[in-house]
Amino acid sequence: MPPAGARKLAPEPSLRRLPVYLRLLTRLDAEGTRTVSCTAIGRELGLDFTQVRKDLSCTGIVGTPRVGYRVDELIAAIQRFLGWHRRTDALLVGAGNLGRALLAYEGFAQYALRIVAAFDIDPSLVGTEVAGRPVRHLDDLPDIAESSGALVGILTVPAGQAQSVTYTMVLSGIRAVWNFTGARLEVPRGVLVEDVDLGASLAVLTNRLEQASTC
Amino acid sequence: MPPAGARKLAPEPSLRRLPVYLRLLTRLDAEGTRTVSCTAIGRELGLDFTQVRKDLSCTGIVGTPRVGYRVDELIAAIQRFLGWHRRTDALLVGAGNLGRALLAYEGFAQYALRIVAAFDIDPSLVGTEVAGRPVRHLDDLPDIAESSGALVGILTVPAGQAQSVTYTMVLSGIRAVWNFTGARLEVPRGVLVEDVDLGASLAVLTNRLEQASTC
DNA sequence: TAGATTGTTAATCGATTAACAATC
DNA sequence: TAGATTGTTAATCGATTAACAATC
Repeated sequence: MPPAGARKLAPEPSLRRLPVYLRLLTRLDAEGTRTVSCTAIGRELGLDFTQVRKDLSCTGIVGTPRVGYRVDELIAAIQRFLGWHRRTDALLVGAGNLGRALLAYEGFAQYALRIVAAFDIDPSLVGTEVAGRPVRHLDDLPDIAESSGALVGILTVPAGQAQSVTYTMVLSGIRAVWNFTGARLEVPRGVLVEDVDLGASLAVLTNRLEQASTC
Repeated sequence: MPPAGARKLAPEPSLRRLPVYLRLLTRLDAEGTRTVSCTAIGRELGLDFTQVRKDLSCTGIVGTPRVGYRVDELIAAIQRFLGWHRRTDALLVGAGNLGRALLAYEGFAQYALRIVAAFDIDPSLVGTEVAGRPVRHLDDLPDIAESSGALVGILTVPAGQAQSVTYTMVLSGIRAVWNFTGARLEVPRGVLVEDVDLGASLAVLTNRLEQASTC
């Protein structure tokens, strides 16, 4: 038996669904709904209700038979479990098109993610501001990483520079890399990498489209 | 037994890895490497070689025992299988920060994806150009969808408008929606949806970070 | 030839789905 | 109370990994 209070290790697919629940719950909360059942959530989102229950149980939430879960408690439990109950500070490297779009994106607030500064090596970008955040030279990253205590690095550089920038980040105390470059990153044990690979996503779309049109 | 020439239905995880192989193969090709084995690919990418072989076999590629695969054939087979051997035209709706970043992103060329026009309802955006592509009013979408024959719709509007814009797209002949909004979309049977959910990705990152720091 | 590699079939592993007792 | 729902345990399903014969 695991010790009392032991955190459950959530499967990645469950983790990825939690923000979907959170969005629905926030809407329900705004509409004044006080309690909700897995059945109702599943119906709304097109998911199996028993999968919803298993996903939610990861967060440690306890419900009431015949009633369901309190919406406010559920929101708090998911946010707590995802670490979205307190602010996460991030540094962004690569102030090109995608990097600037992420800097300007207001939606990160709902994930309690704050990009404190951006970095680049392009002289025409260094010294500018994007959405109120300074673009500094990459050489300043170690100092600002230390002074800000940021643990997350957002990587939006060209794929060819991804690995070398990752080394710089890790040496500066970054513990988790959110990788938008499509490159495979090597990191020391204990450092996390999460890939957002547009090519992988598009591959699913265009393959299925191809299959559909040639069958 | 399936009929000769029958396409294999590729599992989604395999499809998502194919672009990773393609990137490596393109580099090898540029370096002058003529043949490659699953063992070598797996070593390079940190993947099980038997998984690599299974993934590649989806594309219909045939290798030579003791030698491996021809790099140029493999590249062609993957591109063909993903539908990246010929251009895919797309319309983008939502010319905000993310939409404009995708319009300006040159990397889509490697996926043979071309965004032919963008759409918005903001009068200050309509009539402008982003990276050489016009931003038109959403009302013009049906006409341009028909004249361009575009089958892919890229959705970068606020989540609240996602469903209604999706209806417009589908009614205009769009067969596949690349959804960056985080909303769950309802579509008729036969229409494809592929989600890029930044919240889901970030959830994995911040949960693991939280677990690591409190254990 | 010997041995590395392909192609395929079987075993394992993990996530999803189903079953069911407990409970308000 | 009756019945809907939770929480948990078992069964199913699909993807990954392992095993092995065929082959150049």
